[in-house]
Amino acid sequence: MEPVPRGVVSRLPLYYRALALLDQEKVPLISSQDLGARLQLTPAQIRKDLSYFGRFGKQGRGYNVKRLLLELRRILGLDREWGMALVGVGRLGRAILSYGGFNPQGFKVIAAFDTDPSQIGKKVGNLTVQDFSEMPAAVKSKRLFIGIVAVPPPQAQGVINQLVSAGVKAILNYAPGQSQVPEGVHLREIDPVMALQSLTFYLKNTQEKAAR
Amino acid sequence: MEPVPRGVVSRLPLYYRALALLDQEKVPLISSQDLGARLQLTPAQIRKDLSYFGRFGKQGRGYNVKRLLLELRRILGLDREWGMALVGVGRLGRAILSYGGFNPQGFKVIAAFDTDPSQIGKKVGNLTVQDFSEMPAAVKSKRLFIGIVAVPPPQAQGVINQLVSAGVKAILNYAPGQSQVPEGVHLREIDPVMALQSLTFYLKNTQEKAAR
DNA sequence: ATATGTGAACCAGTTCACAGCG
DNA sequence: CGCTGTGAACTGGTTCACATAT
Repeated sequence: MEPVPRGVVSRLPLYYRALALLDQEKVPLISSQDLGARLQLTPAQIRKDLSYFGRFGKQGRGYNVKRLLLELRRILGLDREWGMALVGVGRLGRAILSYGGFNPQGFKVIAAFDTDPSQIGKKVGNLTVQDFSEMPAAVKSKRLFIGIVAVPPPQAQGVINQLVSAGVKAILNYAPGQSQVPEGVHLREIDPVMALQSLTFYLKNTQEKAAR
Repeated sequence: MEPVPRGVVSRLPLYYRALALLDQEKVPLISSQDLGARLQLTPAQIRKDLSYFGRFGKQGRGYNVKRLLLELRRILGLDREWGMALVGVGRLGRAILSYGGFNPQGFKVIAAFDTDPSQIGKKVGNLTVQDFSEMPAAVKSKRLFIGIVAVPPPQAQGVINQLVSAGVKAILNYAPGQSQVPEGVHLREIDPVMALQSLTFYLKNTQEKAAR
């Protein structure tokens, strides 16, 4: 199989989300045309993206929503539950733990760690905060492949390194700052400040006009 | 001036962040080579990106960190404070309000809104939650150009529409789901679940190997 | 000697356009 | 007839390579 472009992979969850909504709305069939209109993408792009993985549509009709949803679930590896290890249970970490969006999608924080002795042993939700030194054993025994990093920026790289040595293959990093991961490990950064900073680039030009 | 590619704009905050760190480390000068090594980008890309905005380097030496930092601040419009309107003060909204990363970068939540009568009038941090119906007046009088959306997904599009009619030009959306904005308004989505879903695509293939 | 700035060459990813199937 | 799937054409963004400045 040819290597799938990075951009395709980042659009698949978008398709998945849109199709889940369509399914809820009891739409049985959708054309690349209509899906494209919803997502502001060209029909050709959607068809080409999906063609990397198979032939899921029916000519003259479009895509069966339930079928495509199932295929995407399989392609994205969402047909199982993913356990995750959270590192850092400060304000940010607690917000992540109480975030209701993970569980319904099959993502579950299985263990939470911190280095602060005053936190260790405390219950947060239905998890007990463990000492970070116990992380490698937990990651191995519970077969966790995803780590969530919610520690202060200066500690992030160290935590990431240790998660990786413990066997974690994917990291969701909430700590702003450029972090490195070795080949074969995947990293996503959640950084609202960076998002804002690229927004202001465009605002700066609009601003004067709006002020008049 | 030629239009700046989208990708360039999204890398500028990356440069900005790295340079701020270098400045803290008292590094006076950096070459595109060295900066590229830190950010895992090619030197050529960094030079080309910066060349859209001017000639900031010195041949034979590299870039003066302080100078470039200042230029980027100007380019990104970070040489002022940006007031923001937050909509939704549930769990997520409160987490955003207490997030310490915005203020040091010049982003400040100036007003917070909700439709839930039991929330209105309550103090959250040093802000008083206002009724969402007061949003347009506040956005106008306080010259807010950025809105943060932290309401449940089904309400997001409606809230976005009203923010836009009130004059907001940029939206940071924490509500998962495809939202539309008119031409000239900019939107960024913060969606950790989508980030995870594109990670599992890669994990799915690594997983079996790790299990052995 | 060293590292920038940039036109030119290259390449990946998007779009086109149409054959083929339902 | 409508819409998919896909090779081919195109586009624009990245990388190369070198003239230029210090």
